[in-house]
Amino acid sequence: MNQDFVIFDLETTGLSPAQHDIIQIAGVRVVAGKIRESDLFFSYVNPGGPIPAFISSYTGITNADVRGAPGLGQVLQDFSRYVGAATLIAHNGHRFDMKFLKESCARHGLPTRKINYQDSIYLSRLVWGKCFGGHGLDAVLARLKISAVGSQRHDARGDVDLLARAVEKMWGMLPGPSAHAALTVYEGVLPALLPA
DNA sequence: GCTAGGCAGGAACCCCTCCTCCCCT
Repeated sequence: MNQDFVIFDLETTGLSPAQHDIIQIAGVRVVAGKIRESDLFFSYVNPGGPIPAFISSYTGITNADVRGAPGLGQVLQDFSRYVGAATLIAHNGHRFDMKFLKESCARHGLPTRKINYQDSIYLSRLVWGKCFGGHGLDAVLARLKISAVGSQRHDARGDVDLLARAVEKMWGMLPGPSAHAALTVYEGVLPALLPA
């Protein structure tokens, strides 16, 4: 596998890209099919408003965590630079994370560039087909016997760590390169790279 | 006190529309 990947996860103030804001981004690079555990991206994002109590309870992310954090434009620019030419992977990214990135860029008037991405939910469907328990991250982790102990679920760093281990295992379960090629590569957006 | 929005995919049916379920925070 020659293509480099960045497996990433967003935490947000809610489910609607049109109404809610990104508050945390984490990513880890995968080169030649191997996770580079030391090559991480992480940042809180200051959403410019209060985090709903439900979200703080769900994610553990508080207003104090994001108060001193950079704004979305800066963080997404840094993330875009980190990603470079890699293909992004997120769990349910086709329906959630990539839509959040696109809508967030649009709402903040950020010029964009095109980026390829895959959705690990489709990887799970490729491996197990229609199966009991579905293809949510918890179900995938349970099937792969990946323990979340030691990783903070619903924190982007923890979720990225778990997802990366899951993706690596699922890749290993595919019968061959043709199966890899069956995974749809979508086109999304990240902020255009500005001169450093 | 606050637990929501909307896609993808299938069904029904003939090519769009409607419906239901999944999954993310």
